[in-house]
Amino acid sequence: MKKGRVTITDMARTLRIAPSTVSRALKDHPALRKETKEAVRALAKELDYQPNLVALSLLKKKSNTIGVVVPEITSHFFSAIITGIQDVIGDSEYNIMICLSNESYGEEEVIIKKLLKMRVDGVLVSPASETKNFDHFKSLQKSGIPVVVFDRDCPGLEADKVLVDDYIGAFEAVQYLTRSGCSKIAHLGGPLNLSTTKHRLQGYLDALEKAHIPLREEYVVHVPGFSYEDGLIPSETLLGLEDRPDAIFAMNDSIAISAMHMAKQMGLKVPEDVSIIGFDDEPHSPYFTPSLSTVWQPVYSLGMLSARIVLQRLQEEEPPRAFREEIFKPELVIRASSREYPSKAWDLASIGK
Amino acid sequence: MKKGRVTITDMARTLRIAPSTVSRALKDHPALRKETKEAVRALAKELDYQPNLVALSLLKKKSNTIGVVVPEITSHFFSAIITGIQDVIGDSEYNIMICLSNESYGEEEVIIKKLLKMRVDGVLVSPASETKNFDHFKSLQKSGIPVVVFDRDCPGLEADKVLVDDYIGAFEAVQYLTRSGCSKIAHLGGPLNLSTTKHRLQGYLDALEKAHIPLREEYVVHVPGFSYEDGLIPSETLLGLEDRPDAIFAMNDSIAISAMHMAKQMGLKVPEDVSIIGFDDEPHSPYFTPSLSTVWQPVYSLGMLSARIVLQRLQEEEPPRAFREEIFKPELVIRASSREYPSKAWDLASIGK
DNA sequence: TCAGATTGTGCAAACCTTTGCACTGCCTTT
DNA sequence: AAAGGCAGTGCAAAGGTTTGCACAATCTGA
Repeated sequence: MKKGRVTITDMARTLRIAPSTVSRALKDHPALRKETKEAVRALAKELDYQPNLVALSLLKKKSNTIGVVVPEITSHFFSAIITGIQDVIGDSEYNIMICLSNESYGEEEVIIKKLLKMRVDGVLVSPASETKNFDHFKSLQKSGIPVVVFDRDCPGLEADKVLVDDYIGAFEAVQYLTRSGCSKIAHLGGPLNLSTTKHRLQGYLDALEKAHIPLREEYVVHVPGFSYEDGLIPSETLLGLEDRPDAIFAMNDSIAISAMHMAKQMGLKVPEDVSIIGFDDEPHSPYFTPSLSTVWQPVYSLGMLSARIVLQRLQEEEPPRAFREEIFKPELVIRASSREYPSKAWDLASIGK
Repeated sequence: MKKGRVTITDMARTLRIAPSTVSRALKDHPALRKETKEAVRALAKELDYQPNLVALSLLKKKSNTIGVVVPEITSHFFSAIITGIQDVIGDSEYNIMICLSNESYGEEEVIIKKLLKMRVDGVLVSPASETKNFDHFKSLQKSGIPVVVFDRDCPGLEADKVLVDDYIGAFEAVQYLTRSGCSKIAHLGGPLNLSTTKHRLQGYLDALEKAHIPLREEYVVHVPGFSYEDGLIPSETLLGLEDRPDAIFAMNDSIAISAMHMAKQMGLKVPEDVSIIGFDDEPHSPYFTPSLSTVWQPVYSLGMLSARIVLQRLQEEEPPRAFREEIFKPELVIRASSREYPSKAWDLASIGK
């Protein structure tokens, strides 16, 4: 009773029939006599028989498991994506195996190797910020395991991808700032080998250029991490500049909040003295004071689509279709942490267009 | 190359030796000749051989997987606990399989059945808010699978438990409110069959009694869920009462924030007109305006200890030790959303003590 | 030179399930 | 009465790995 759970062979012995018959009875095989089936089913129920999925995996060479590799889950961003993934996978025959890389390339490599050994059927991955080399993902593909990359791109890796147009999100945010009359716009950016932060930076640069605002290098600072604490010193640096910025576009909401607090602490008013726009639109962002302007991303849909794509790959026949690249459009959400368009500037902008 | 990954038997065929020899060579068995080992290892490297963990699980009757069942992961609370669990399990030979019950008893039952079929070696669980019956957890135990309950208790279930003293957390929060001069203290509580909310309610009641404040039933409202939105209407009800409360103790930070916003929206000042204290101390809570007073819980440690206990169970010999019940003490964190002790009241309290 | 030890390798079973094929009775048909 | 068909069931292999035991070959010592 303790360790060894009841098997099909146990039941076969009890009923003095062959294991194969038991197996067929449980699957309602048409060739079997009604009495045999009933006897087996009764015994299975009595003993609370649970089929051994490990044995089945070995036999079918299919673990029915999909690996999901993410940098972390404490942010709302990734946990919401995972919820989207789970809501799709949960309706299928598959399970997900969530693995945390902690933004570390080394841990990510170890995870991929483990998933390979576990014979997962597919992998969804958002690479660690440290990751620059994608050979470990290629080794999955070489073994015939479909890989879907989500949110953070892996340039050079040929795979299905579900991304967000970070460029346009950043561009629109910064354009809003220029149009609302800000001219000294700073950027709190993230690690530069991350596609997302790179694209956000580019959006920032292009929006400045479009408004004919020359780039000032001291206005671009990169934060060491993604949390509130990581944003404090860079914010202080920025706001302590002799020629202080009148707007800050931050790479995510936590960093934006730390900039907002630092500004307040330095006696500056938000948005009168400095406009602030974040990125992600976390659930709490509307409830800060002032409420945070930010760029919303369709996190839940992103998770769902990634999951759907991998499921599709798993049931498709041999000649595989071309890789898909789906790009979601984020949306600028203007709240109270950024100055409104002065009506004049607004009119000019409209006419100018 | 595609589907069938390289096996030990493949390599044995290539090298014209027995699979068992290959197996032993890979594990550096002392009986083997150096040349044999080297040949095998070279080939394994060349073919990028990855041992099939599924086959091993079947053979060893051990999946090296620990199931983690939680209601959701989008809140910081559970995602931080999971991070703690992962940080401990990651150093062991085990993997975790995270499963989301969505606060649903039905889904939780399905999950447990699946974990049983997958032959997980242990399970960590925080039950859904709907769950009142724990037979599904008992069925795990009957199969010899150790179960560790964390955060939310399962009364009547004999298992290892890692909990938080919600009672004392609530008691101290409400006591702080009484001592700071509030006398009309309301409570925004959660689903009543959850041990955590039940204990928080009891702490609230006892703190009132200790301060000789009679309970007013209209001051206790239960919210339908755990999110900001769920708190809005109950907050409005409470703050719209003819005899308005001068303090609110909320069951978590999100609900506290919605109370705070509702108060502001109704023209009330926090904390001058109404003190607010939450529960959980989420990362953003210090950065609301006013910063939120709350009760901190050692989430990360809670996850780590739960994981350690299950690992210990998995390596312990037959006669199992008695179940452990570990209770962490939360800590009251006073910030700006609750009135300070007027020095007089403070003195009186000190003397009275 | 032969018994006995030592070294290196192979065989086969076990873990649990599914499934193609074969087999045993029995019934029907000619 | 013999042949053919069919219903019901069992056998055995396969999936990948480990491991106790057996076996062969070589070597040691008397």
